[in-house]
Amino acid sequence: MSDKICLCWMRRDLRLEDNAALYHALKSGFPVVPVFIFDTNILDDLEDKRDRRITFIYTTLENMQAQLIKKGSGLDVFYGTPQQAFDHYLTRYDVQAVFANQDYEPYAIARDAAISKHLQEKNIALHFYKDQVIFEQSEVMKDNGEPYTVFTPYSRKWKSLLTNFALKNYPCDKYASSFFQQAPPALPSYQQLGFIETDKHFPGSKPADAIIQHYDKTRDYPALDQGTSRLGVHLRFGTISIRTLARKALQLNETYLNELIWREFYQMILWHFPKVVTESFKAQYDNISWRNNTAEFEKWCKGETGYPIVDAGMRQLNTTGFMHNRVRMITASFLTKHLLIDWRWGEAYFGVKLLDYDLAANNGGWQWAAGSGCDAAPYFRIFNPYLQTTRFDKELKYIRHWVPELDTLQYPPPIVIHEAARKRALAVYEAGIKP
DNA sequence: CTAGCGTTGAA
DNA sequence: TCAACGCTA
Repeated sequence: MSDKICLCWMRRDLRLEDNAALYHALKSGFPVVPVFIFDTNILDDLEDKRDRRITFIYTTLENMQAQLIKKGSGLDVFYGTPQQAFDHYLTRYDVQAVFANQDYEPYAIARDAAISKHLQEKNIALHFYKDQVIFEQSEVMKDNGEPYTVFTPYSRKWKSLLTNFALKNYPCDKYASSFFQQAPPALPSYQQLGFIETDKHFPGSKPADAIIQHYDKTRDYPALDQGTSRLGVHLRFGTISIRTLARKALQLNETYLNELIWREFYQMILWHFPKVVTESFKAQYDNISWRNNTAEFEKWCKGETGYPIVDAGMRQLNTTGFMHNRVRMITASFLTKHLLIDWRWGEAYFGVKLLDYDLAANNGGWQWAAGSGCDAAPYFRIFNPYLQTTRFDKELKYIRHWVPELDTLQYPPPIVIHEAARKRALAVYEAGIKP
């Protein structure tokens, strides 16, 4: 008979330190086999075979494997559906229990419910833990028990509930001897996964104190390399612990802490109002007559709108998988207001391109920009791309970096005239959302 | 014997 | 943060 073990099913928590599920697995009394599934339900939908996120995950798994080898253990990586993966693990090991961290997205909820049921039929418990947030969907509620829909009161309540204990690390290293001892199973190759390895120019996962310290003063300037922390991707895949980061934020910069709270705010909204995935939070915004001109959308995607700050942002996104947050707001405002293209189109494009793509944050950000979201920018706030440039990229440093042909004849004329487009947006929005 | 204190671990 | 635990005066 094979060895009695428990599985730690890693998903968006790809680290061996300060990991709730891993901590509980290690303390369960059964040797722990950490596993990761390259889920074909997700992978099959990725059209770009040079998807950077696959390289990011793959590189992270290799690092984890190396750390586990030092402990005489190994990570067991499977390629297929979660259902197939567990059928495989159950043949290979004598599985006593499965530990995982809670994942709150709609697909994840359905996946976990199915696997939970599947395992239950075989009398194997699947335990879930809170790990990727400080407070989950229903821990920060209004006094009347309803979810918040406005950020500021939510953030006040969030801060009032914060304790040192909520920020305490799970000391996994103390129990490192509880990993199952085995020769490390080989990772599937990129070829087996059906992807091509991309460049590995990823931001580091160590939060830089100096950046966080000055975040409120530097965050709006996209030309600054050290203006924002670029930790989004690490929060997305769990290569940094939210507790570690929130402790730093609390010590160093309240504006930065607020960004972490925005992240939990949008996760909370997605949980309580899952319709936002396909519909506007404010229903009347789905009556807006979007123009949805596909040729204009193409130009926006490629960064050929003739608006330098917009084009710079889109090109940064297309080449690096990252876009500075100030510019995310500008490009989103431009698409929804100047071009009157449905926010869902922009949301989907970011979803394909962003290395740090997260459903809740991306959806929240887009609905904020379109004005359709809870606590969104008012519909009549239309970013003036020229004014945004004067304010935040005065020297044109960011723009010239991404749009080197700016002053030549190659650079296209503006796709729309700002003032006319602004007036058109106001009229179309007003006609759409009128009661 | 027990009040008072520091340590520890919980999730 | 908070409660349980054990050490000690």
